[in-house]
Amino acid sequence: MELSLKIKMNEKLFLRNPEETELGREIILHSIVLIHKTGFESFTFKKLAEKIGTTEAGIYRYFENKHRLLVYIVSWYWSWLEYKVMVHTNNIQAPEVKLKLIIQILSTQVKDDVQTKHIDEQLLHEIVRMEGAKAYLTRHVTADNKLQLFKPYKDLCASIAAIILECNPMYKYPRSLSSTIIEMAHSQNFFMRNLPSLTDFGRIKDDKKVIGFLEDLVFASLFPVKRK
Amino acid sequence: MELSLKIKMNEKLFLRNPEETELGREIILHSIVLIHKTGFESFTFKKLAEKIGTTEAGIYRYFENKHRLLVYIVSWYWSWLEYKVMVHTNNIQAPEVKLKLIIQILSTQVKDDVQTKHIDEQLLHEIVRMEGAKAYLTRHVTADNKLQLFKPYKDLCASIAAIILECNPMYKYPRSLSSTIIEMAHSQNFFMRNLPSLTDFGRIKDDKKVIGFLEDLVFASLFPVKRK
DNA sequence: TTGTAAAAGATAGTATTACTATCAAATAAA
DNA sequence: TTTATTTGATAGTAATACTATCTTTTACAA
Repeated sequence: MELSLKIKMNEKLFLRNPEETELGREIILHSIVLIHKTGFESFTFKKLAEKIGTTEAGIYRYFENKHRLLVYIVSWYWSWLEYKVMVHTNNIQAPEVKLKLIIQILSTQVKDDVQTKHIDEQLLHEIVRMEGAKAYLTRHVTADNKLQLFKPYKDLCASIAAIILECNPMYKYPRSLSSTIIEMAHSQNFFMRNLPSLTDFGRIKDDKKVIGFLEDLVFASLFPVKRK
Repeated sequence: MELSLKIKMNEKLFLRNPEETELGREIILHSIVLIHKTGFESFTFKKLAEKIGTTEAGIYRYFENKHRLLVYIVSWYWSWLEYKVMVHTNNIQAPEVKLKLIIQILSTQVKDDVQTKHIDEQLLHEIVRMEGAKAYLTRHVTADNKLQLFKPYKDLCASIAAIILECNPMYKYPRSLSSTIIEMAHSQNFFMRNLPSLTDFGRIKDDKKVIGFLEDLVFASLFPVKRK
């Protein structure tokens, strides 16, 4: 049985749905490769067009500009992550176990997922680590937010917050803790690799270190009593 | 008695020291105003030049490009913050009190500091909240880091980490907790104002909310025993 | 006072970026 | 087979991110 995963994206993110045409899928596939290789700043529609053998104008038919394309792929990532979290925590009862699993999923280098042919999740995960924040760190956050462009991120945040509340219904900051986990899973990892003195993980570059830190942080906050 | 604060900046940050000339100080002053007003993306040397009545070429004599200028002003901010933290925690013995004060300083809207004439710290604080991460979120982090461009940030992180260890010498992640405090003081505040559903603070826009969250997070981690 | 160096001003020019517009060819759907 | 949709090809524009050069002003020292 061959399964394929299709995530419904907010229509405001694109001018023409890239999922629906061959060229569209090429744009997604290669924009991920290119942004991963050279970084978002030096990524241009011209370079992308050359890479996939089309023209700049061709890409502008799908995306208004490169920032929207970034928001698109980052949003796709958050939706995919929420799906992944859902699948992995599905049959688990204990919210603490769920939360640990989530921290693991957020922090760990992903393997490319066979369910989606034209998206390399591993590259995408690395892109989100470095460029993810640029999706919302703009002067037009509020406008973009009104268009619901950040819904996947907010949904993921909300679903983790719900599990946090299951762990401790009295905890006062479920959503802030949730966004802290998400942000830190990425930026502590980025620091570990690029500015290691901002962490306690040296240059070991082991995802498990970040997981250890986050588990300590989260469970100390949720259960402020002496643990074994 | 009139005091004036002068922070010695890393020489790699500029081509010509902006502190030393009138034009240089104008560049710093107005780049802060402009970036604050329109955001880093749409900030250009041309606009800046027009604003201060000089030419593009004039600004390029001081800074290699606009990213270096951003790193300059952000670094200045971190140095200034470390100085501020130092002054405010100077005569305090209890490390817990110090830490609370630091969280407060990091999270609170600053008032423009009279000690520096040509820098508006309040605007700068707001810039760092939105644009600060862009200083290091680039493909050339490693190269920039080798030039020590991020030293002020790392120094601040280290000095907070030292106080964390004073609170609990057994705590395993002083530096990661320190960078988490710094990052979250800024991004929870950004979220509160722009993407409020990522926080538990509604649209109240009160710095104290962020402080409450961070204190809870930090002290739960440092003292994993039942508190009053 | 004059000579000299450093800084700033004025102007020009280039390659690239971020688009928009137009028209023809190919393809798909009715 | 007609018609609409999608792509390809080409052109063009305003703005960006620089670099270069030459002149004037200012500063400071002999």
